[in-house]
Amino acid sequence: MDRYNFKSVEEKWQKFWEKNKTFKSKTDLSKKKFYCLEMFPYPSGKIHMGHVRNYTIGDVLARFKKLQGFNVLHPMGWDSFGMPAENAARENNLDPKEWTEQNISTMKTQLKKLGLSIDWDREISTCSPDYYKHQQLFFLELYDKGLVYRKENYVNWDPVDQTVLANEQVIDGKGWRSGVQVERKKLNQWFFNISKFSEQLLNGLNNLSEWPNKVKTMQKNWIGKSFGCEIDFKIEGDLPVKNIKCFTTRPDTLFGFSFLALSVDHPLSKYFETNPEYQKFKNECSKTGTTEESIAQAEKIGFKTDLLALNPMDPKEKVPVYFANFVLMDYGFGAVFGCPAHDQRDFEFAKKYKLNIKTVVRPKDQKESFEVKNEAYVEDGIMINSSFLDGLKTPGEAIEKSIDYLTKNKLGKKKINFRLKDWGISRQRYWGCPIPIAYDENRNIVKVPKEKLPIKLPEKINLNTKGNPLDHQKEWKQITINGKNCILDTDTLDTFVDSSWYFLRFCSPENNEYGYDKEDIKYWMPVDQYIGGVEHAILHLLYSRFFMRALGFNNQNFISLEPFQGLFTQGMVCHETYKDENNKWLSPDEVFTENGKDFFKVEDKKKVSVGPSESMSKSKKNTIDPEKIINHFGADAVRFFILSDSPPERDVQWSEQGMIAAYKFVQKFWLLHKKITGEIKNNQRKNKNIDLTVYTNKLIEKYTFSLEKFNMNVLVAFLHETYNFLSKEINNLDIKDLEKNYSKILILMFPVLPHLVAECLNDLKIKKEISWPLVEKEYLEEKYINIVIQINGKKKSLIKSEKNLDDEILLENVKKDKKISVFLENKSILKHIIVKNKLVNLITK
RNA sequence: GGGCGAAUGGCGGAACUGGUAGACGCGUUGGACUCAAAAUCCAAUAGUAGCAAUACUGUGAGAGUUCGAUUCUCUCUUUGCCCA
Repeated sequence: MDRYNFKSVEEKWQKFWEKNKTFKSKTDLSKKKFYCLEMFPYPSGKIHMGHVRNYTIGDVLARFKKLQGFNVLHPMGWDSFGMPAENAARENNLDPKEWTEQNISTMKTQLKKLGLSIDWDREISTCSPDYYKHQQLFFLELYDKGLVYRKENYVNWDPVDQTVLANEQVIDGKGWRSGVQVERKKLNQWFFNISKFSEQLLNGLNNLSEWPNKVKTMQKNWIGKSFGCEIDFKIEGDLPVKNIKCFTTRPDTLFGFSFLALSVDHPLSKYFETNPEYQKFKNECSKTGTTEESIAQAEKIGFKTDLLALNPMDPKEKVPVYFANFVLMDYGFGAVFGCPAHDQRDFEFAKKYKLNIKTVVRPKDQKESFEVKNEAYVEDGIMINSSFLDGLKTPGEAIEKSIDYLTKNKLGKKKINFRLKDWGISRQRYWGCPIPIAYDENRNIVKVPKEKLPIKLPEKINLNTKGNPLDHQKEWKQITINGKNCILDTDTLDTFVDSSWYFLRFCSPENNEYGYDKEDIKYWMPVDQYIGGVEHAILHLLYSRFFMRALGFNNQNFISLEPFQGLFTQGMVCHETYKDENNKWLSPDEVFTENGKDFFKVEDKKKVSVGPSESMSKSKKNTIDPEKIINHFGADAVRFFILSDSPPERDVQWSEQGMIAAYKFVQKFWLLHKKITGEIKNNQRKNKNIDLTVYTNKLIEKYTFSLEKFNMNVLVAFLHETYNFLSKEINNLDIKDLEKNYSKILILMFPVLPHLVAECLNDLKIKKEISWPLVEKEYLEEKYINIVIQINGKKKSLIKSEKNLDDEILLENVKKDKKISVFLENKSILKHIIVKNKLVNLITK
């Protein structure tokens, strides 16, 4: 019998699809659309198993929707700006553009080998000027709308490499490359005013019913809406400062007020700039990183001023004013009031500077004499030592009442605060989208006019310079605007900007005039199903949601504002980790096993220690190369396996055994197919004992249901089940019945195993366009059904019964059942519960 | 420390609104074929007792609601992710 040659078959169909442009999609208002999008990859070199999983899931859905008659848009592109290209180029003295293009070409070939139903005519690459010129125009539009602005802000600065570091490049407060303590440095940077939309971005989450709750919760926490109070503290001292504004969520604890802490960036700091002690302190502060986490971990230090702040609850009470390293200018007003008894950070600070610690909240089960000792009490409780607040529950009552008091006495007012900060988009990097802004001789901002766009990146430049490479491009920087000599901004845009609107570009990738076409996005948007890793749950998804709002701001022509109607976050692909006797990571290729438990090094047969299964990563060397696997087992088998072992939202364990099993399935299905076609051709058998029509209709129902729920692992189980059924019963099937249903079964398999099924259908000479089979309800009805019999809620027996039998007759039948009659001896039935066509429960005594 | 989720055989995992727990796959064991092995096929595979039919126990632990709980509620344990 001829083996199934996946290599030639897969190649044949991939060529066929490409030649016939099977997956080309066009705006067609007469058809219902389905926009299926997977997060586009960063072209890092080769595809990895995570891509295989992501794109297989997406492809199954896209092919399914197409069979259901939707006009499907399923595009692919490249998130091709970013640091890895720049780093690789720097290390190997290459051009980032060439490096990137090479990788794209490799990865595109690899993706094609998976047999994905992608409309490659819509391919885009964010590093192409054809793409980023539209982005530059968007930038200018947003600038005109007042949604982009420039301000000074702190960055992580590596003093050795003379460069800005992203937060994730700062490890334990040190630069990842230089290993030197990172400093805080102030730079002029561009910002998107995302915080303007805080409330909308938060409320918009309520409409995203097809998003996982987990992601919505994460975004909600990130936006961080808090209700609190703005307090105006009166100040006494030698400076011309009468008030300091401060935001707090805990105005109820004001009676425990013992110091006021200011950020070193607070406007008040200007009075201290000449003070050498203060300077020293400020330098000390600059050593702390800029992330919330690093600030939380750093030792709390302060600089005491001679100012005194008056407690608004009791002006006779005066407390010292400090500058402190843990206060951020971005949050509230850059000032916080310290209540050490009920905030751990304040507590540590007060201990260090020997400040008053007054307890104002007691736990419910403690007496009024309760006092905070070794750590702050931050839980809910009852107010004490707080005058008119005493006895009230906090939070809740006490907060409300304290805000009432402050408002009435014009000392403060209710205020809503958001944790979400504006999005800093300037990067001091080469390999990104240039910012279409220049500066004239007086450092005034000048927009680059539309006809001068795109501002293209200079090519083949020296990247081994200190600081920002574009800054060294003397000629490139020069630009004449309206007859004036200007200098271009030498920063580039954060690559998250690139991916914040690519889904719009896919709708009209060939529009040269503008980033998208109005009619196209009206038809295709929003993305019906977006699929990608949960690691983008916050930033990328939030930025995209912002970008839609920014484009739609003051724009009547724009579409509804949520970019992704459905979101699915898939889990990671994991593999065991191996280490040799020197604690060095080993790749799966470097080890072997005979019993599946003990592993040895291929090289010298030495024992290898096996670590836990972790997400595949280059650093732990526990990766499996998809291309090798595809070459070895075929695309269909790889698709089949990657879906089979775990639900898509969970992590999946790579398993060689599982992969082999998937391969075997493809092989043996082909043999079965040959047998079936042989039967259909030669046999006239009529046999109604086994009804394949009933089986098939049940299958269509549960299969479609599971597919819509994304339970892809269950689909695979159903396919195994169906194979087992067909191969066991093939000689008992009515040939007409088989002929009628077999093609339906094949179509169900098509999204998962497209090459194999295309070949089978071709073999059956099915030429007309195939479509997803519909359930014929009448065949779901079976005359006889199994009824479960329980006694006192426990299953005791099972009887075959006619459907919709009268309760009385059914009960008589149940009592006659052999096993049940034994149980009923010497017992009386107190009660019975009947679930129609399903179960009888007898309550006996 | 806070938020959200998860816990089912040796392993990955099924089980629609509470109604036959363990589908399907892997692994393991036995058998067939073979000089032998691989591949393939057949059978068994939650635990305990039993030759067996069968009985009892069983979805992290404990309680509760219910005729009936893997599913709902509460407490606890372990664990994962995110935020700090």
